Amino acid sequence: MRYWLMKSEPSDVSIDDLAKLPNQSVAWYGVRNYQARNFMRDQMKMGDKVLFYHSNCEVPGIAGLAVVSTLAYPDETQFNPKNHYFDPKATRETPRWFNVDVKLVKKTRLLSIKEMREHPELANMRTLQKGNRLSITPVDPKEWAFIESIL
DNA sequence: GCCAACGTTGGC
DNA sequence: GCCAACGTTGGC
Repeated sequence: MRYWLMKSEPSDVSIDDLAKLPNQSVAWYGVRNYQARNFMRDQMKMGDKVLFYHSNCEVPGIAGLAVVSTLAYPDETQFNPKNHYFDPKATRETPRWFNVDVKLVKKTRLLSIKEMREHPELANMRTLQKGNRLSITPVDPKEWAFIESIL
């Protein structure tokens, strides 16, 4: 089992939105970065644990815990010409983009990126590295355990 | 809103 | 295959 951090803009899907969705789960649509896609498509398994992270907002940080609840499957938004995430080069025969479903485990206090940076235990987290923009990053089991212990 | 850091595109 | 131009991310 692996651990991940997944960024969502709360103006799109916040932790509270997730809590209100049917089955408290959401399709992680709209990823258009190959590295992030490959993590979902090739490495994520049902039951993998997820840090649900609020990005590009007033107080960015970890807002809850979630779990990967499906294997990867083609992202529907790539096929819809009216959708913001439409990709003209993708076909149903050869989809380019994939997503998993992510299901809420629990909302937590907001562990801000500022506080994360104050913990030496988290200094190596990929999402805290300078210039990092990847919306899905692997999390070390020790980092996960530490974060869980301070939530 | 700014802008550094990155990823992608496409002409050559 | 190179790389300039462009677009995006996301903290601040």
